[in-house]
Amino acid sequence: MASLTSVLGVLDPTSDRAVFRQIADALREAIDKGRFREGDKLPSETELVDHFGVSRMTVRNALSLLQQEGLAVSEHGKGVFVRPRPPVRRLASDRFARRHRDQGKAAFTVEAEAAGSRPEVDNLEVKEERPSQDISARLGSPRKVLARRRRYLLDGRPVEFATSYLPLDLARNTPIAQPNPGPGGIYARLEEMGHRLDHFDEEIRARMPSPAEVRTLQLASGVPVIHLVRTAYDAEGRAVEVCDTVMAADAYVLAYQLPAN
Amino acid sequence: MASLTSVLGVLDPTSDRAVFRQIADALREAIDKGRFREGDKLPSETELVDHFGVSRMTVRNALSLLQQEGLAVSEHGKGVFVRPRPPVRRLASDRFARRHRDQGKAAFTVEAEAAGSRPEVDNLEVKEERPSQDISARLGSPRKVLARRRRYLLDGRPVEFATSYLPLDLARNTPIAQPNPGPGGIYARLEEMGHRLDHFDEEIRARMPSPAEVRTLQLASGVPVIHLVRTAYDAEGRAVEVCDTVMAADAYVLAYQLPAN
DNA sequence: GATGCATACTCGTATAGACGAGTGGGCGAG
DNA sequence: CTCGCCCACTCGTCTATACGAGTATGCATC
Repeated sequence: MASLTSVLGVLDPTSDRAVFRQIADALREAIDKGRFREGDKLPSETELVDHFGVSRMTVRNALSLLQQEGLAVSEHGKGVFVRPRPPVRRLASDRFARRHRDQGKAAFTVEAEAAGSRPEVDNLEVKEERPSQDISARLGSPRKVLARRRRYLLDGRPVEFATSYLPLDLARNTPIAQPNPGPGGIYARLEEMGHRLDHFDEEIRARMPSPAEVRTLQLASGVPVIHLVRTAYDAEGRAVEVCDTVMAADAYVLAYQLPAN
Repeated sequence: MASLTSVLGVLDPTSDRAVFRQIADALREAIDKGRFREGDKLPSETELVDHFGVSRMTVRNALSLLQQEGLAVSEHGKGVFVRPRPPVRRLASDRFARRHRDQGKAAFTVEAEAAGSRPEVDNLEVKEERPSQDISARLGSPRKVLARRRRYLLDGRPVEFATSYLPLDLARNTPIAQPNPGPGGIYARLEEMGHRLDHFDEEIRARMPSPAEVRTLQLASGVPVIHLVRTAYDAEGRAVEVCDTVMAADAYVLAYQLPAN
């Protein structure tokens, strides 16, 4: 094993850059250069204290910076590790196209299995409720809505949490109100019920997760979420569904194809 | 002014939740309930130390949590403030449609002025260079590319940093290689040169910014970036441009419209 | 060999103190 | 009145120490 000095260098006492930033810089550079690779354990706090001749809080400050940047994750009792880049799931913009509506299985399941992953869906909850102001406005101000909540996991890891909202007058006493709406999902049911889908609007934001989202998606620190709100419109121009999705940003890349005309 | 106790409550000494998390919870709840509004100054570290009867590091730990969540920003010498939500810019998926190609001004400028903001573009750099592996692959492995870099600001605040790459054989000695490519931008020039644009592919990721990106976009801590890579294809199916854009996530919402068929 | 404990290592939490540096207000000198 | 300095308050950085809690390993015991 190379000495820490050859990997991390030393502090520049003449620099006006804060010591903990210099330490973070050294570690970041070492990671960038591949001296530490994904999943590798970084030197322990004690080792860094000894190497740089600073106090432990200073080292922790530096490591905390790297975690905020999403470069490292700490594991209690084990150490601090270079954050592994999980395989990303690519969401194509045509994933809800009619031609892709698979018989029998949900789009998520089909896609995941094709990619060699083990998909799961849990936290299934279907209930009637009063819509939030935002959801209400998007759906044309229904008094009540049907909410379908679920969480998606890949190989045991939560990656996405979604809620679909439908006007209650449209969804009550239909297969859509069942825990399992049947092959092709709720979009297939909507079309069977005469609501031929015309187009979807999607709005995409990125932000840091709330504490509740950190729990639900088991997010490491330094991982943002992608917040996607999709509204489905039928051929009459009525908004028939709003799907509010929060995704672990390190698990997804969204892909859209746009015409140039 | 209401007492701090009525706004923040007190610690629960029987709880096994870490003290700094309880303090963060109290502040977060007060912010959520509107007791502190956007831009408001939170109690100073000293006030929180006195109120909760803990050490300063514990309070700083709590405040640091809120900053990581993007809820607060600290200003040296002034205090810690509830992070103001800047107005978001909505990017519609048809913003590059041919019909929107404005004569004379860049899309960014037109749109910003319509929204009542003062747009600026700086850091203009146009140079020839060897493409990165990723860019090269997307453009069909050209030996060299023309790179056009610029930064966009709204009302003096940097919001976006973008680089366009074009195969050099296509762009050399054309208006595209000029600092100002003329009305309608490089897409108009490409079409004039016989590359009728057919469609765009866009890939969207969200992640925490690198230190360099924090500087360029003057990002507060707790603000992720949206990384958008757009590839433009002409009617022959050739990739004629790749635009790599890094946006301050708190300044943007991306909107796409998708057909359902 | 399997079990279980002791131990040494890891990071997590918290205290107490010190000094530095940016901000803004007040006050006195000119 | 204006300028400039001082001071009080803010957060930023750093040290030193202590104990708690999770993890892994090895060794003694059964």
